[in-house]
Amino acid sequence: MPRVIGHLDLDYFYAQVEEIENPSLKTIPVIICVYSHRSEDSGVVSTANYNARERGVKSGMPIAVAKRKLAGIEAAFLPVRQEKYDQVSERVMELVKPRVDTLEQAGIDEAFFDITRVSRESFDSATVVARSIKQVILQDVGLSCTIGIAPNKVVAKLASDFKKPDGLTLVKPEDVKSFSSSLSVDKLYGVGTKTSEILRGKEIRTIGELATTKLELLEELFDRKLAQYLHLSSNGLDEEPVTERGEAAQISRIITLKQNSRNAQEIFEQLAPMIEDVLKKSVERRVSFRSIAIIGILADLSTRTRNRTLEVPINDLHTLRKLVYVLLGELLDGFDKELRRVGVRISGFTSLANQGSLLEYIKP
DNA sequence: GTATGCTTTCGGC
DNA sequence: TTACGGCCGAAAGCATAC
Repeated sequence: MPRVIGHLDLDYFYAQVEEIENPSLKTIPVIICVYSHRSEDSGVVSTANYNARERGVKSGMPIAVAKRKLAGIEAAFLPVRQEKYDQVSERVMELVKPRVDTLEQAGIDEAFFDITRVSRESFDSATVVARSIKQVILQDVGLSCTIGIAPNKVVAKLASDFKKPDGLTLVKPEDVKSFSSSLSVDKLYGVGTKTSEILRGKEIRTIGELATTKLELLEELFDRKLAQYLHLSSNGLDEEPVTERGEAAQISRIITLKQNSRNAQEIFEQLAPMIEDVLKKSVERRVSFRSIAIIGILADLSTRTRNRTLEVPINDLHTLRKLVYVLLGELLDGFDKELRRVGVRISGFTSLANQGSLLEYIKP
């Protein structure tokens, strides 16, 4: 069955939200920063507006590097305001929902949507739908966005990446091959630095080159599942359905320590408010949880975790604190380097809202 | 052998 | 020349149950 699938991307989202609130920012580089509070300017760039990008500022770049690139230029380095962006994102998604068959939020600033029915399988009417989505987001929230329309999710994402910001790209079924073949393999969803490096080793640089690579060769390079995926998606084939996502399956908080340490007391002091944070979020969601994990990032930036899954869900601070402390001890036992960052994560949620009597637990 | 559940790591945004 | 966050979901790897 042919489908009409879209991918929506909110342009330079965090920075654009700040521009809307303070329009004088529109003429200068805007850099949204995650400060780690270790030292002046420690941390990374979360998002930058296009003015900053044109000057070489990129997501994930250390803030100090961005400052160097913008030396002598008037620019706004702003701290992330996550709650604000969460609210704006929610407003946008609520605007889009009634205009599509199915909406799958795939991050704070992007979503896939299926408009097969609402567009009656026609790419011409899909254009109308996409324009109306762009228009309503601009009108009601003030945000520009980019949309890609294609026969499936993988190509829709390639399409939205093709022209931005404020783009609208349609790739009809008959154009999928010609559209994607010249694009770099790392544009393909699921292909990051690791996969693309392995491919480059075999002189496979474009999606077209990947498309004509024998499946047998891919299976020598990757495990079966990834090989199959690369083979199909590079040929423009993808059957992944657009499915609504419920609430997050895990809640976590992570921070950078004031200084590297492997002193449990010192680390736990900084962990304590985060334990309260995740618990607070679980209370707001009216859930208890069975799994508790501690996350550590070592001085060499490698990651270690320790997890505990309980028989019975909990939702009290005392038990959570104790478990995290135990897990912290176990984590530190696993290596002898210092910790740089530390976090806590809960998952395995059970709703408390419409929970019946306790008898449910002991029924056969 | 297959299904299922838990722990850990990986990688996208 | 280096510099370096805070989330999330997916999947790998492993153990156990059937």
